Amino acid sequence: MNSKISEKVIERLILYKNILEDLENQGILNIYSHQLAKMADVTPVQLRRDLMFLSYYGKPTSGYEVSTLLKAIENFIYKSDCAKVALVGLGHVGRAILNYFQGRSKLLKIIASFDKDYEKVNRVIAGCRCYHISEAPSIIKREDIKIAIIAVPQSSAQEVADMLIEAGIIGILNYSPMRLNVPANVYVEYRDMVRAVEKVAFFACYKNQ
Amino acid sequence: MNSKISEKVIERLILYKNILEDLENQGILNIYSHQLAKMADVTPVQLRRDLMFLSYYGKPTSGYEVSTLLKAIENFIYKSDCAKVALVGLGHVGRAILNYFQGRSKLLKIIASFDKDYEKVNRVIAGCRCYHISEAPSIIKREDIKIAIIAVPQSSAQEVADMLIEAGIIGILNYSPMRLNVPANVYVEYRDMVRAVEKVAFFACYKNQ
DNA sequence: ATTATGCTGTGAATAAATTAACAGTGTGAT
DNA sequence: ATCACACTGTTAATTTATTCACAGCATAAT
Repeated sequence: MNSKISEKVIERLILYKNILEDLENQGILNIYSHQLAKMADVTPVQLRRDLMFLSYYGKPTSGYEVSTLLKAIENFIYKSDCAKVALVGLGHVGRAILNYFQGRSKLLKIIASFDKDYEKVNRVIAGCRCYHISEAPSIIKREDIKIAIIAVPQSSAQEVADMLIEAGIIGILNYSPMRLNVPANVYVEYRDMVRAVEKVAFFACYKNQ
Repeated sequence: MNSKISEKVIERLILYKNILEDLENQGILNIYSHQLAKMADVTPVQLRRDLMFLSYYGKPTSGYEVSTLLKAIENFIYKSDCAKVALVGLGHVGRAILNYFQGRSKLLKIIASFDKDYEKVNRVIAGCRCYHISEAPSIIKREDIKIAIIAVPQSSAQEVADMLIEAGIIGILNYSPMRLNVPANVYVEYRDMVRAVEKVAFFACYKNQ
């Protein structure tokens, strides 16, 4: 299977991976598509279709083996080039991300965090050393970091993005509401919290007439 | 236009609204579809098609009037039933959300926040009063709040969700990685930060071969 | 006044995503 | 050994989303 892969499929594969990690921790060895599908809020057919992107096959009798399916997804998703992550901005969003990453990301690692506030610089916060933002280009180049999280105010987001891209970043997760102007090879994902709540408010009401 | 509306269309309309707010603040009165489309990273045709859901019409010569298009989108998206929002969990995620909401949400308001930590209870944090989590049901009922943001650890997310739904919540934005078990009428949106980074890492590398 | 221009709005065509339908398979019961 | 069963993997059909192509319009130029 080597057709173009869609964002939705990858999002779901990552979700399955998450669920499988939990199952593995619970000591569950095998699972059927309809069980896993239910946990992921998708149909069993969709799950099986998604798994077609992997070179992994379940058994008609025992379903999927949790550990090997997990490995198959990790193997498919994981790109060693992009395992190192930089975080810019150690306000509440930045710290929240560091906390969530602690212990939960087997595939990715936040190598360094950056802030402009000298109170934070040179301290280790949530297991990650904070450097001054001015050091970002050299550290990103030296460590060959390709992925960055932007958790700075809207007013400095574009400036930060320009600097990161110049240093070699090709993937950005942007928590500021700012739309970024980036070259074609850079992938950007937006996670504006206010927009997210507005979406929920709309659909919650829409669903209930 | 009254066919079923998709999540993607609503997400984009909310984004257009955001951009139009910025444009209005900059004193820009009119804009063409290709200009607005570029700012939103969509094609002009898609933008115009999205606007077909509104009862709003631009002019062939001057394009769209920023202020009236903005009002049209607000009017379409806004549901007065769902204007009040509750926030559960005042860790870093919770505070980040409160800060982002400050001054930026014309349509929605975070009425109350809840935490189990008595250090935070009865204080006003980022313009929002914090109550003890045990007070949530009564306050949500009294204020008739329908939308909630869950920003608590994975271990208590389901328990909190159950309580919120029991109190009348029909829309949940869940920042914990936990999949929630909810009745069919409740709309849930998941925003797991670790999964988001994994997605970016995959596509950034995928895009660059 | 007529023509040319550059937009908008939308039916029709295309592409993408999901769902339905079913063939293939290993196991356990008979 | 054969059959029934409950599952997987995949082709085909359907639905949904996006893009194309163009009619209609208001202004500006001639």
